[in-house]
Amino acid sequence: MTREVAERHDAIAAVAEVFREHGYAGSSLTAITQQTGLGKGSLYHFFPNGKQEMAEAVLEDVSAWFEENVFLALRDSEAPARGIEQMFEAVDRYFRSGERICLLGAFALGDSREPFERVIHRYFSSWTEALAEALLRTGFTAPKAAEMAEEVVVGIQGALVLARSRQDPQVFTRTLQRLRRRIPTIQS
Amino acid sequence: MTREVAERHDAIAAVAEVFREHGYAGSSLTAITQQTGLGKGSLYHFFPNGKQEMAEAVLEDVSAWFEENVFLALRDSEAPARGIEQMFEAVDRYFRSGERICLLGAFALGDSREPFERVIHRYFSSWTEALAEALLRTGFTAPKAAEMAEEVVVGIQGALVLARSRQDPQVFTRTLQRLRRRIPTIQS
DNA sequence: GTCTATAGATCGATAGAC
DNA sequence: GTCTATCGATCTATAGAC
Repeated sequence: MTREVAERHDAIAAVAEVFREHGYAGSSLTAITQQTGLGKGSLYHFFPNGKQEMAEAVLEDVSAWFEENVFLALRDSEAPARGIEQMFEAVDRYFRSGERICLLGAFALGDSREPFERVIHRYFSSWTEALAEALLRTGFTAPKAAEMAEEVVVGIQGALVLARSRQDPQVFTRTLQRLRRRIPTIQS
Repeated sequence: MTREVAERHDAIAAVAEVFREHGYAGSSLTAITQQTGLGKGSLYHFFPNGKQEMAEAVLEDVSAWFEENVFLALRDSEAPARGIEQMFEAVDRYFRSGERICLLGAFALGDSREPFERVIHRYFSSWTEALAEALLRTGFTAPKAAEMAEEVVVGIQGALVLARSRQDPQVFTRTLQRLRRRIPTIQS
């Protein structure tokens, strides 16, 4: 059983790369078998509902990573400023300083947003809300905290769009720096 | 001839809606024939290179709209502040206050960015550069103008991602307001 | 669990009548 | 210019051997 879970999880990471490159509709099972090294039989063993279940698993996996590595630190009520700093570091690492896109953002703009609406909505809500509460704890007023949290998440997503569009990852690192500077308690 | 161009252009607008809803790979010719009301014969008459040419025409059409209704006003060296104000108004109108996505942003994140790389790159470069020069003319220093221009375009694109993700168009209008306030000469 | 073979539908694109 | 008919390829998904 441990082995089964481990291999399914390995498959998820490989499938994610295909979706990242070709989108949902553009990812054929042929491409997925090649990237994962698994035959269709194995894929349907792990994901009985086929392509849609693969995408669900991938989006859940990304969400879980952010839950563990980003939102959790933001919810740490003891050290809100440190949590925010950890968020910026984790985000920069995850998106490879602008060379990687956000699958949940891409799915939100792209084909077939509907089947994954719930996961997408939860991801962005969790992020914005956890950040707003952390900002509140650093001394922001409630409305300012909400506004700044939205500004940060908007900025990160927009920077990923522009970095990809202009093929210039530095748009992303510049944006992260600018957002950091706008939060007084963490500008170190 | 006038009639031919006019009808091709009508087709472009209808095709754009299909791409907006299903992305590139997800837009089947069947869906396009239904939305346009044209048979495949007519579509291939207008777009001999098929689906790819349809997408090129759509992206060029969007670019042309921004060129005329946004970038042109920004380049008016006589009234930079008024040009920037016009940009915000046109952008709010075009994206229907957050209910519509940016096709060029969606194509940048999604499948098949590669064939359209040039158009996408030009769109975002033109926008950022025209805005930076307008900001320069309102009194910003060169580096501050470039930074603010990037912040505005990043903010608009990110707000469109979040508005769609959270199914809350107000994220977009709030972001536009926030960006406006950050440009001293136009906060009216 | 993993494979091959293949079903059945749909894909983009073309041909040719009108 | 617009239509219908259809091609060949490719698609997702399933069946069944091992």
